[in-house]
Amino acid sequence: MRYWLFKSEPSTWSWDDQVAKGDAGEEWDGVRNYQARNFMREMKIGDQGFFYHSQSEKAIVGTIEVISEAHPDSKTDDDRWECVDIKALDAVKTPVTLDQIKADERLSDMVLVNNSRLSVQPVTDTEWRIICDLAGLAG
DNA sequence: GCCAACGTTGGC
DNA sequence: GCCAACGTTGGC
Repeated sequence: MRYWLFKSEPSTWSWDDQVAKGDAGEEWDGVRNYQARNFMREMKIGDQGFFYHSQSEKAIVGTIEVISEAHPDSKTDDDRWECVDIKALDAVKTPVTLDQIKADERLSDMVLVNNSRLSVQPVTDTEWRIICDLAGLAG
């Protein structure tokens, strides 16, 4: 199983919106970036990821699970764009902020730090465990 | 609200 | 296939 990070502006699609979808989940539409799309193509059902709020909050606020592999994005006719479906797993006990991540030497190689604009990113097993620990999750 | 960084587009 | 122009993202 692999780990990922999904970034969203809370004003557009927030963790609460995701939670409200329950186990049915929702497609992660709107990605218009090849790198991000390619990562989604690599995802398998059961993979997990962090849900990150950009803009004002800048923190990891929950975890999600991939429940459908990449399929065409229903929000566009452009067949280049695909997305996976995800459902909310757990809310963090303590949000892990971008500041915290930047300040932690163990996380200095995270894509979030080095390529902040990429909206779907891979997370290593080690990074996953460290952040789950910081967030108060079992991981 | 600004601006830097980055990705995409389109003309050549 | 290159590169300038443009649009978007996201941190500050």
